[in-house]
Amino acid sequence: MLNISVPKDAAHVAPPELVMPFSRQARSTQSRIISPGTTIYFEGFRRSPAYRLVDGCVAISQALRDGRRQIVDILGPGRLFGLSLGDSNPCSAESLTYSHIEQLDENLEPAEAQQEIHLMLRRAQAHATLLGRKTAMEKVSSAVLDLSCQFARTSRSPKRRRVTFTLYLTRADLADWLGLTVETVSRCLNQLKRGGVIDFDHPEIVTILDREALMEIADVGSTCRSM
Amino acid sequence: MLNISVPKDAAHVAPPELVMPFSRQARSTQSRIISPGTTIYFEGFRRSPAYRLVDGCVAISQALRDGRRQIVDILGPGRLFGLSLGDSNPCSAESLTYSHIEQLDENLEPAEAQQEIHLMLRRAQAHATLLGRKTAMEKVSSAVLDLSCQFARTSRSPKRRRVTFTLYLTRADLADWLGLTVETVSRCLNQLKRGGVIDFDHPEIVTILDREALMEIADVGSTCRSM
DNA sequence: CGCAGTCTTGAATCTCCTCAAAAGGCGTGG
DNA sequence: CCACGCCTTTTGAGGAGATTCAAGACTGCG
Repeated sequence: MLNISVPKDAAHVAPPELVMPFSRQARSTQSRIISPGTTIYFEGFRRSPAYRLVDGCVAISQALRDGRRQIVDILGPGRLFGLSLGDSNPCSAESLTYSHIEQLDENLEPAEAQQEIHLMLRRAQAHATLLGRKTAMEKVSSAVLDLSCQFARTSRSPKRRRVTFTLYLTRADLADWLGLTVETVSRCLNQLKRGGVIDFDHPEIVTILDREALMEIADVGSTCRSM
Repeated sequence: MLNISVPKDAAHVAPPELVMPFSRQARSTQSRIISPGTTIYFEGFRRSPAYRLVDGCVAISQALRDGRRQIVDILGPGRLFGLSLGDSNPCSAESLTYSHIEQLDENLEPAEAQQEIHLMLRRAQAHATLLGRKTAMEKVSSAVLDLSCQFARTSRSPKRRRVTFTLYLTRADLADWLGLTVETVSRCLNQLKRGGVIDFDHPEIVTILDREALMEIADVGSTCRSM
């Protein structure tokens, strides 16, 4: 008979600290600040309204039955989410830091929603390529580049190539995004640090020292290059 | 210094046997049959028109610079493709068998296009979860289930659970879709065969003997279950 | 100060990959 | 019709990259 083994970790079920959708009464744009770790909507539940992430960081994820989790996208300021059709949410959405979200009107600018869906798709496809075909080092390098674009502090020192950004994702989040384990993510980040490609004193404040090297390692294809 | 190693295989560059877009002259719906291995459009090139796959099988893929390839979706009859925005194709599209495609009018039923984009996104996200978090056996089982739905022969024997379908993908295509190698795909398929879950005499005609077992192994999550 | 959680690091293990070779299928040409 | 070459598939043996397990360091917080 078939004997299928399954990875061990896989047991952390997200605490369903659900955010209640805003009352349908008030028509005007509603916005609120949510704390880190808040589940904005949950995979499989009745479809939530759509939101705009004004500021902060949100992870879109799916889970397998045994708890293994895959983050399918990381959203930064300006991105829309919860735009899916159908009766139930295909993914969960969770804030990774204090985030300012704004509930979108049902009859939102359709062009904007369409643009966002196309962006989601392009990113999901690029991410599939990362997950299926890149090595751990390439994955981590790609992630650092992506996040540096989405979360770069405006105060990038002008002459230097240096860019510093806040890594709202923990090592565990990175692992769930990149299809790796916490340990592998940590090892890769520290290898990049030892190589002088990136730097960090606190684990969540990262500086890119050598963007060219990072792009080289990331093997950024024609598609992602434009992101 | 950093010493990054890269998987070895990664060298098969698709022969750019490009299909010319139909002349813009004729306005009416144009359709044609293309042979296996035809590249319908190529990643990075000027954006192609959109198509409907009337019959056959098409793979949507991306490549890394060194040739490693990731198939991001497999399309069966009825699906639309080439709907992306932007100046260039984010992916390549290639027929995996004789396929009947139909070029879509620029001003296509927008609702249908929107539906297709949403489907692509849902599938891409589910596939990301597969690529990032499933084992080889789970990946192969999921693939067999997915393909059996898209390509099931109508003549499924009514009483039995048995479903037979043509596997238009070679083992190499399956590998590029599932983020595995040819050998691993072959081993998994034969393990499923030995376990009495599937059967095949010719490598490309597959019969599902025990769909329940297959779903069990595939760990189909809430999202993919509906597909 | 001590606890809990995250991060880091090392050692052992395992899954999947790489390399190699043989088996099978299919078209071409003698 | 069979021989041959080419390609895909299968199978085995060995190896590498990532995981697992374990322990220690660091951080924030009550």
